[in-house]
This record gives sequence, C-alpha cells and structure tokens, in this order.
Amino acid sequence: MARPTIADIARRVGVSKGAVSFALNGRPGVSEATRARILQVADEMNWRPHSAARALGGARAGAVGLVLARPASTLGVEPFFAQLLSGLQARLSAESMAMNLLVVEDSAAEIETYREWTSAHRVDGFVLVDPTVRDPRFEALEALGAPAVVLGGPGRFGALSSVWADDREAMLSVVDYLAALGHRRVAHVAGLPGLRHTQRRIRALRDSVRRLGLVDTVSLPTDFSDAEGAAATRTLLSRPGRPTAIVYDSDVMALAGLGVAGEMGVRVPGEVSIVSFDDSVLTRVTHPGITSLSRDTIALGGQVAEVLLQVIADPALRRDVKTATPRLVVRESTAPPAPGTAG
Amino acid sequence: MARPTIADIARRVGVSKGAVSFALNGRPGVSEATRARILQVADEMNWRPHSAARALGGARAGAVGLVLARPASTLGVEPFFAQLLSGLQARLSAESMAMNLLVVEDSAAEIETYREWTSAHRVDGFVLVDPTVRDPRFEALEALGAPAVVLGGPGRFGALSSVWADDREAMLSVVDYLAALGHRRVAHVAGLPGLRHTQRRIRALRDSVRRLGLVDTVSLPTDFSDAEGAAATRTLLSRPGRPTAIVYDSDVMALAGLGVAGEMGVRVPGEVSIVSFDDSVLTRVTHPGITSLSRDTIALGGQVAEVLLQVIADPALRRDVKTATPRLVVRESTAPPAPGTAG
DNA sequence: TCCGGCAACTAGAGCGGTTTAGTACCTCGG
DNA sequence: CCGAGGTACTAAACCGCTCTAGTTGCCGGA
Repeated sequence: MARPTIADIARRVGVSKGAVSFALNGRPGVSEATRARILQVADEMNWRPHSAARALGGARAGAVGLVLARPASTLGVEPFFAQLLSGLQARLSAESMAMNLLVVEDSAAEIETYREWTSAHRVDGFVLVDPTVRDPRFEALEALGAPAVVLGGPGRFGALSSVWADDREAMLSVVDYLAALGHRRVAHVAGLPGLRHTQRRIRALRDSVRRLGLVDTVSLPTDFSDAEGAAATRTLLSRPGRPTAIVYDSDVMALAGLGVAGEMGVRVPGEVSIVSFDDSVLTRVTHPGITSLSRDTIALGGQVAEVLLQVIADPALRRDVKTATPRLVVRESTAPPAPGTAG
Repeated sequence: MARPTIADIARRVGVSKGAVSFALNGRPGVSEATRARILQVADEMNWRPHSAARALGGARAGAVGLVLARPASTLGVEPFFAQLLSGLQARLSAESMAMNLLVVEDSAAEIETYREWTSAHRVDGFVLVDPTVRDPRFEALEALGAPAVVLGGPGRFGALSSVWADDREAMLSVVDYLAALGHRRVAHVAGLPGLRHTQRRIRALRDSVRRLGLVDTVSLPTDFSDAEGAAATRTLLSRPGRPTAIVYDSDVMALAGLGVAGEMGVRVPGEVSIVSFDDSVLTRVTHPGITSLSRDTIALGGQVAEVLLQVIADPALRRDVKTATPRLVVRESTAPPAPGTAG
C-alpha cells in the first residue's frame, strides 16, 4: 500500500477525517478511547504527516532557513559553520524542525531567497549571519514579516531579534593579556572590512592604544582566506619596527601566519606572539599550539535555535540574548617579547 | 496585499486559474499574447509559487535531502562537507532545487529521516555519504523507492546510483611515490574502520607490500578526530623500527601527526615523511606544507547533483559515474628517508 | 453549407491535511 | 419532563496549485 492518508485511517477506524486529525494532533474533540484506537491504527499503517499538506493549510512549514552569502571556498575551511549548524539542529530536531540550507553568491541573492521561501511557506523563520555595517537584509526581512534571528554583535538589527557576543570585550581581553606580557606593538589581521564585528574589533584595538599606552597598532583587513592572512603577515613582519604580537580574526589565518613566520625564520613565540580570535582543532593541533579565544559554538547554535523558536511561536516577540564572552585559552604561541624588541 | 495567488492573477487578467498555471509553467494551451500578459501581471504582483501547494498535487518537492550521521565535532573540522555542499548547491540551484540538511546521531535515525521526508514529500531524492561495509541504508531507501545517489567507492549499493572515486588506485599512487623515494616502512593512520573506503585503502596498502617488497606496513583505524590521529602517530613513532613514512586518511589527522612529530622532536621530512589523503587549505598553510592527494570536491558535488537530478527525472535510471582519481600534490613533508633508517 | 479538427480556453476535481459549522446524544437542574 | 449546555463526533469548505475533461469558436475541406 502506498502512503496512507488520514482518510485511510478514518475509513479503517470508522470515523471522519476530522476526528482523525483531532486525535493525531492531541486536541480535544475525541474521546480517549477513540483517540487511542486512531493512534494505534495510524501506527499500524505507518502513517506520517504530509508536511506540504499541512503547510498549505497555513500551518507551520516545520523548517527554518539558513542562507549563506559566502564564497564556497571560505565556507569550507572554518569549523565555525559546521558547529553552528549542528548546535542549531540539536535544538531544532527536538521540535522536529528541519533546516533548509542554501549557499548563494551575494546578499541580493540571499534576499531573493528569503522572498521565495517565505512566499512558498518553505520555512517558518530565518537565521542570519555575518551582519554588515549597512545591511539590506534586515529591512527586507522586516518587510516580509518573517521571523528571524541575527547572529552578531551588540546593536540594533531593525526589529529583528539577535543573539550576540561581545567582540569588543573579547578584543580588550586579548590586548590586556598581551600588554601584561610586555607587548607594546600589537598588530591585527582582520576579516572582511564590511562586517560589523570586524569594525568593532578594529575599534576596540584602537581604543586600547590610548588606554594602555601602546604604540603603532595596525589592523589589516582581509577576506578571511589563508592567502590574504599569509600576505598580511608577510607585510607586517617585513616592516621596520615589526609588531611583537599579532592578533588574527580567524584560526585559519593564524595558522597561515604561523606558517609565514616559520618560512621567514621569525621564531614563535620568541620573536612574535600569535593569538587567534577563533578556537578550533586547528589551534590545538599545530606546534606550537596557538593561543586563542575559545567559545562553545555548538551551544551558540542552540541558543540561536531557541530564540528563533520563540520568535516563530510569537512573532511580536523580540529578544536580544547576550552569549558568554569568549575566554582566552593560552597555549605556546604567546610569550613576553624578546628584550630589545618591546619598544 | 498579502501574497498573491494564481487566482488573483487570473481575476486581474480575466482568464481562468488553469490558463494562468499553463502560462506560468511554460506549457501549451495558451496563446503567446495571453501568456505574455499573464507573466507581466504575475511579475507586477510579485507572485511566487507556493511550493507546498505544488508538492501536494503530487509534483516535485523542489528539494533534495542530505542526512549526515556523524558526530557534530567531526563535521566541523573537515572542509570536505562544506565544499561538497557548495558543489551540490551550485548545480541544484540552477534547477531551483533547495537542499534539506540534517545532522543525526546514527544510521537508524538517518533511515527514519528518509522515511519521514519521503512520506512528507519534503524532498525528491537523497544524497548518501559514508557508505559502510554492510550498510542498512541502501535497503531502506530501495524499499521507500526514493531516488538516491551514493557518494562512495566502486562496488554495488543495491539498486542505487553512485558517484565514486577510485580509492585503491589513489592509495597505490601514494605508496608507489613513497617507494620510489626509497621508503620501505610505510604506516597508515586510517579513518573509521566500518567505512568502505577505509577498508579499500587498507587493502590497497597491504597489496602494495607484496608488489613493491615493502616491510612492516600497518594501518591504525581512528575516528577521524585530531585526538586519535595524534595518538596513532605517537604509537607509530614510539615503536622500535618506526615507519619512515605515514599516510593519513584526512588532512586534520595529518596536521595532528605533524604536531606530534614536532613535539617528539622527530624531523619532518628528515626522519618521517607525511602524506595526507585529503587536500585543503590546511595542508598548504602549515610549515612544512603537507604532500596530499588533491581532488576537486566542489566539482564532485556538482557531479553528484547532476546524477541525482537525472535519477529524479527518471527513477528507473541507474548510473554509476567514476570521478577523476585524486592526484598527488607534492609539498615539503615528503623526502627520501634518512640513510640508515630505510631498512 | 456542414462538419471535423484544432487551438485556446474554462470548470472543477483532487492532492492531504486543518478547521469551522453543524448535529446527535447525554446529563443535569428545576 | 423539558430545555440548556457540554461532549463527541460528522460534513464540508478551504489552503494554492495542477491537470483532466469539456466547451467554445474558428478554419478549412468536401
């Protein structure tokens, strides 16, 4: 027998489709005896709901959407997304919610996908990542009236809810640590300049200069690729008055930087200290291990999912959840600067 | 105005719903003039198809499913999936097909997901990865009659189509290269022992012993994690008569192995050569760079998508596509063995 | 002139659920 | 013994789209 429908169950039990629907959805209108009988028959017939039919009636789609406007190559190397994804799904699957994932070219395509999926009732809500400085996605999503959660830093995302970490505080803790070790020339290999968190980190570093009396700090923007991370490192290490410590916005770039230092014969941490803003297996596995800011990305995914579920349940709701600030895990890539270089 | 339906368009143009449906789907039954008018109005009203309604009629769901039964932590570190994903989507999005992704605990949960998504018409077909030696998923999918493509090695996957690479040939090419450099003691840090490709690689290595007159080859299975990769490396390098070359089944493990060698003061490639079975940014970025088998994973994803689309279009079809065998990219982690260690 | 055939369209059933309006029956107070 | 009110159910509309069967009008051939 092909897929059974509630009509099949109704016939077999000898009740109406409506009664079956009530019973299967646990709502009042049927006696306990009838409900039990219907559930038993549904189970025997191996019935499963037809999500399309449900969605048609205006009910939940039973899925959330995540659209990424990042080049595929960038996606590949960062553990961040995979971990975020599994954290999201751990929470979502408890609610039998699926996840629609799409990788697109740019944010225009991303917005078009939001339109299509909303119109098509394909998803009940969206997760947004990588908020940029003047991000057209917020307005578009608000216009669509689709529930959404932004994963980003502090600040406003239109009327959208958010889950955020304090990048500023994290950067300050890194620079405080380096300054305490005696470093005065700290450089920063940043990520995409358009991203909000890149801006926040750059600003936090600049503020540290004044506060801690550092000299000569600089932030070089990159596209997060290993190639640009390596190039930026090469630039920094070739300068007269080279930095004694470099902070990288991602673990892949930190790793690339470590490679460049080795290549140039610059000892780590003897001549330059290295800190990564992201922790992952990569930072643990290298030799020397890389001092990193560590956070529980899987838990972060769970929090995002939680907030999204709440917003889906009550679209009028708006929540802004601050997550734990990443803490610094010290490994072998950081040490006090060599005497004579610290000026 | 809320989301427009084809009925709204029909009313506005002054034709029936059926005519609108014909026009929008590019099928005969309306004149060119009417079709143009309908398309124009649809565009003006910003109409988008409601995929649930389409799926209800028994038509395509407009999505494919990828269910991964891997621990989230393993997922994170390998660029492989992200690249595969983007390759899949590049091809699928040309057909406006979306992708439903789910990470589950084990293959029982995976099979249950296949049941649910098939019943619910949520997807039109599936991509299967990580085929194991006696894999229950093939039978389950055949019973469901769902179109599917297995990404794996040569061999039968029940009646399912497949896209496969020749692991055996790849392993042989690695061992040939190492033997040509003069290595006689080659070790292998393998992946999960239950996976078919792990078995094939182990067998290929064993066969090389006889063919090339190597001594003392060994394959240590792992769970693909950096921890087990490091542990296996430690074991191998502590042995009397330690190997002069180690082949790793993944880039993360090769990286971990490189770290362990550094820790133990074993020079790479002076005292031990290292080869990774997977190429990615990680192998390029380290110092020394790791010699690796390289393949175009994004293109691979495209091929899988192509075959899946064909099988969805004609479920009776069965295709087995062999992909290009990975080619060896030599970097600095391999060299002839030091004199006196090669025996 | 009439009819067959075709192009261009319409009407409406159907997909598998949900939901509302309505009905039959039971119970209980007065 | 009657009617109000609650419970347990049925019938059917409805969601947006597809697709089949039918209808209309026009053209060309005998």
